[in-house]
Amino acid sequence: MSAPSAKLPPAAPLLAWYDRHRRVLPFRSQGGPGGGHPNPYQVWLSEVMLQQTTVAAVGPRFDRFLARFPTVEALAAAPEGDVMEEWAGLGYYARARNLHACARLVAGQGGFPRDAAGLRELPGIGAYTAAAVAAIAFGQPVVPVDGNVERVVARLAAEEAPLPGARPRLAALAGGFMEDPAARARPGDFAQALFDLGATICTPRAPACALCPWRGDCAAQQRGLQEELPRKAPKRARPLRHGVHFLLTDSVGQVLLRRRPPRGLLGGMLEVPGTPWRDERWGEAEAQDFAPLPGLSWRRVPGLARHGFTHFELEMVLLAAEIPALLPPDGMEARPLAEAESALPTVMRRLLHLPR
DNA sequence: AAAACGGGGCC
DNA sequence: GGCCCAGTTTT
Repeated sequence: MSAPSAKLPPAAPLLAWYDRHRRVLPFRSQGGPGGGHPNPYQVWLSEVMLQQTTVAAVGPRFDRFLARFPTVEALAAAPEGDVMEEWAGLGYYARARNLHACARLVAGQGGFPRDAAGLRELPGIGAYTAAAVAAIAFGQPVVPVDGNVERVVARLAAEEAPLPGARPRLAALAGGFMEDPAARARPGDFAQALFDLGATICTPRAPACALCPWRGDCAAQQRGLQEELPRKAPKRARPLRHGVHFLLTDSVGQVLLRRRPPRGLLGGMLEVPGTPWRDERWGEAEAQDFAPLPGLSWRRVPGLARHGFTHFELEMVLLAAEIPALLPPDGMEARPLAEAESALPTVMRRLLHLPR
């Protein structure tokens, strides 16, 4: 373990700025000098929700989740299907499965591990979340490195190597802040101060350098590189895939749904039954082989439903049919349309929103 | 090291 | 339409 070579600015100006300008957020407790540590369950829950998810999206969902599962014991005791349903629409559903598994481990152990290394062992907790919970909930002297912190540190140090290759170096650099006694005295506030700086001042585009507590200490700003950093490696193109889905309803407004396999894409979520998603379009006849019931006369719903995933774009055709009474085949279930809407992931909601 | 894994908001 | 977001897991 060697000291980082680049010089970091002092922590004190950032903490002073944070004490005046910190954001008030639903999932954030009072903090500040002398403030106690927040509830570890709530910190952990918010950090998992915030993985690749914006603060604005998490706010209301955090409150709703907490109302339904107020403690880690309550979450551990809940059926996994209830947790998946509560998570519907938030994306990255592996988070919800790991959250539930983690809750069961933590409840069984009588509480969360109090340091980053112990937290890191739990499902769904990687380097970032382990450090965030350790710093914010337990006051451990570590620096969680998220996209905000990478950006801030890349600019402070004028790091020109592109992400994700530069990640280890930026993380080591960020860790150097804990050698400053001012940061070490308030690790949770320091972490959140970096988040707030990245979210409100040191933004991805058009950073407000004139308002930055570190404006005199930033190598990127001194060189006019603040808009260019951090650099990013080029991304792969997203292919277009195709599917055909079958909306089977009954005379009392129920719809037939299927539970997806527990792992992989949309793992454990409900879906409108359909064909696999593949590169080529489906012909009418071959798609019929995947209908949930044979021998029905399906009508084509006009239009196409589109949805973008991280790594591919999906174009879906919807076929509809109605029968008097649904008797769900093995692995499927019938749900009232309104209830199905809230339990389904967004890609499936798009099908229900096609004009019918 | 690279790919898989959602969804929404902003320009 | 591309970029970004309080990343983690699997291959």
